[in-house]
Amino acid sequence: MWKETDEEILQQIPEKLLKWYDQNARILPWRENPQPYRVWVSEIMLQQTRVEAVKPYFERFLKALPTVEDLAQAPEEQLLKLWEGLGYYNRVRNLQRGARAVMAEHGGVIPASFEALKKLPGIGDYTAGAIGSIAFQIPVPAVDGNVLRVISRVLYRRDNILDAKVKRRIEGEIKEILPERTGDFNQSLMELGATVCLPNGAPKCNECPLQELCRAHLVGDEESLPVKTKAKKRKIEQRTVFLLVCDGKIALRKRPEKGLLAGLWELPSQEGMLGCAEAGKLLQTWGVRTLGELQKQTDAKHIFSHVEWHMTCWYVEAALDPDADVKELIWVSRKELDQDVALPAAFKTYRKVIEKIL
DNA sequence: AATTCGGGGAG
DNA sequence: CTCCCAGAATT
Repeated sequence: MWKETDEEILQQIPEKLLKWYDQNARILPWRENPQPYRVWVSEIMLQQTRVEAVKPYFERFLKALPTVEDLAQAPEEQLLKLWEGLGYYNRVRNLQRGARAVMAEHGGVIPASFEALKKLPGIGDYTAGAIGSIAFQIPVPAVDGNVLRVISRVLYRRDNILDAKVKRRIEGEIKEILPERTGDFNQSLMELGATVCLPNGAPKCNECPLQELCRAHLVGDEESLPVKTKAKKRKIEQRTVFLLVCDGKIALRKRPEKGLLAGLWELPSQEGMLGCAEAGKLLQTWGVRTLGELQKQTDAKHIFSHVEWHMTCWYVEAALDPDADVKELIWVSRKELDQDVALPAAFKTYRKVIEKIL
């Protein structure tokens, strides 16, 4: 079938790739000074998140919380504010749980062991491999989506890369070819995937250091790889949201501690598309009297992985009913909104309106 | 093994 | 629109 075996191809990768990496590695903030804490924070931020999106968050986060101890002691509100807009908010909660574990169980020193790293909350196979190899030069693989794509193409594997068995097999194969510079090698595989061996049928094979090794390129079938099972269809939910303004403050509500956008703040809302009359009735149950007319604001759509919100929005100047004891809503000023409250990107459409009002 | 966690950029 | 991204935790 093939001229060379899988092993023969794999063994040629490290030398070629490291040579390429030395010339083509991007300059990234967390690469300049790869201390364990910096690598840890960067790897958590980079989970399912692009490099360009992470850059500004990384700088700000390290400035605010320069050490593991600072992170362990930070209030959750500060963590969420630093993570605001980055998504997957449990990452930062787990990061702090990990920091607290490091303080309590490792004397404040991040452990230089793959197994110990993997026991920390939020650190799985990939992240333990990345921190271990990059920060501690431990010879362990770090197989992410980039690596799975690169290896699938080079070896022309048509396996479903979402299958855990497929990932374990590739991890084993990478382990066998790890060179001395393990951290650089792991990064070079990811770097190739991120900058050359691009997904969605857009690989730049003419720039690729593995071109002459790559079976998929030899066959001319790079674009059909990697194979992945199809994602599930999204549900669509209609919601009515409210811009309630009272004395220069806007109403917010804290989301439940579990589930989507857990523990973040949001504009108060209600399932369904409420008309003017229904909306007014709902506001009464929140202890809010309306001073003027309810006005329609721009509708918005927000897409999550498994659900899609179609939001229609009412704006009204409100007055608080002094007799009503409603704890659901809090009223925040512009300053508090900017400094203290983490509002998910789902509401960024309304952000401009809010800024104009307050 | 399947689902659920965000958000943005590219085709 | 669809797909993907330096994945992990939960069910």
